[in-house]
Amino acid sequence: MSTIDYATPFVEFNDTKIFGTADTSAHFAKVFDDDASLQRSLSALQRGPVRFYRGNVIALDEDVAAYLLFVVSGVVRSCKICKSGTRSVVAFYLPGDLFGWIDPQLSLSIEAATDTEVLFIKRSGLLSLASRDARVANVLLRATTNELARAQEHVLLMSKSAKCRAATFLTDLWVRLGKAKYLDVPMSHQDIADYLGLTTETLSRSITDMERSGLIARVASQRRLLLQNHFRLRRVMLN
Amino acid sequence: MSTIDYATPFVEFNDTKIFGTADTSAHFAKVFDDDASLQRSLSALQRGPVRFYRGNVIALDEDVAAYLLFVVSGVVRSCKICKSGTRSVVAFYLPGDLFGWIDPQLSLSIEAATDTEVLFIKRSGLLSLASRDARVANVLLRATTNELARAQEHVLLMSKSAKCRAATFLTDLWVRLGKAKYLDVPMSHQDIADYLGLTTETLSRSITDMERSGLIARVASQRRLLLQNHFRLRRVMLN
DNA sequence: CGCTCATTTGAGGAACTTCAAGGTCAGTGG
DNA sequence: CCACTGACCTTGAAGTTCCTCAAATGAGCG
Repeated sequence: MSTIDYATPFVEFNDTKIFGTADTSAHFAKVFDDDASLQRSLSALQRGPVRFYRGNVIALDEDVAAYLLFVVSGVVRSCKICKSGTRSVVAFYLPGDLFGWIDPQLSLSIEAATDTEVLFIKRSGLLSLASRDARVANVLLRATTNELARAQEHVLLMSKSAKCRAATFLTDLWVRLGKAKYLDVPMSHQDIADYLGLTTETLSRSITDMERSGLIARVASQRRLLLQNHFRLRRVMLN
Repeated sequence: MSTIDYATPFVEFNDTKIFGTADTSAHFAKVFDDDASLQRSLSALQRGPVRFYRGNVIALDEDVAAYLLFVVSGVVRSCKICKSGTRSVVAFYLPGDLFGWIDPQLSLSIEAATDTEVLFIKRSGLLSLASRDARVANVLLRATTNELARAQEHVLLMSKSAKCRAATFLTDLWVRLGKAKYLDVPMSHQDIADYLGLTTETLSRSITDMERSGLIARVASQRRLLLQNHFRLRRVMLN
């Protein structure tokens, strides 16, 4: 686990958690809710949940080579610092996401975009379990292809206009978070801008623009949004 | 296979093939060169190689749902036509690439970027084979994670400057094609531009610019390049 | 040679970035 | 309780990059 300090005391979570913090044992195993022996095998491979403060590094290449990660609560970002000093966010992972098939060549760093709880799952153990149990293999394949589909959508997004990118990001996030009435954006504008390949200024202008034209509204807190006009939002998302 | 016309007579291949056209039987099975019974199982799942002319559609969603694709020769592009009429190329597949885990939600179309030979492999059959043979499962997982890594690199590329994108594309292509002395770019500038999120004009200007500053040189045919100064190329690729 | 299609080049304009400043909010200490 | 602080977000003006439109050049093929 290299030099990561996950023994830091943890104070409080933000409101993005979807699992209660009480049952910290078998979050990932819940995916296989019918087979007790399988759940035991999975629990044996888990480590955590481990808590991280916002901004801290969760894993680097060496860790990612040995573990898959399962997000229990909060938001995780996978990002790359270029030699030129610029940062790109390759992906966000939300509660329930299983990920970790990452090319060490890319040398991405996995970080906590908000305070977060993460499960570490022994990669080798999970793979050998998968070779014996087709359900596990299926879950792994599904997780990977899901991530691939998201990456491809991300590619497509990057060649659209700033306003389209922002609208698409917010709508997708709203869907991924369960289509609640309000969209409480959990990550910072800097993170979102780095994900969308924009500056924070352009992102801010895009959002303000959408607000002015009545597509979205800001409610109370700064980061609480209301997606008002889904029809017109969808039209902006087409470019 | 829907409405695709792959019975069209085929005239001639371009020079990107890596397999001889004589042994048309077991291109994919060659990956498992040690086990004759496994090779037989795999051959039974294959269909093809099927030949396609440059520009023709190879597969749409329905086909992709049922088959994985293995490129025998030529270049395959996976692309998306937006409702606004713009086209994006999500990925290029070269000889030896196995792919097809594509989200039907994205409704990508798989097309021949050059004249090409493609193997169709029954998805369901391959998956059940994978659940019985760990080597097959491994190849599938490797193929998927490779594609994911490429997609993530693609995302990173899209937030860089035009010149950096062009330089990176050419260098990566040169590597993927085996680091031959000359880089014979198999696809059109339009395809490359759509892959990089640029216009053909900007792409052309970027390449001309690199030529003028001695990073690359054009040799004889229009699409034959010589990567001259790898050191300076690498510097441009950093942004 | 003359056709078509692909690539190149140029000039002007739009979109996004950069730089700089102002505003908002939550936490902290007087 | 209130001012102070620092992080985050917003706004404006100027500059750069890339796109758009238009036209010229070049390559491949009958």
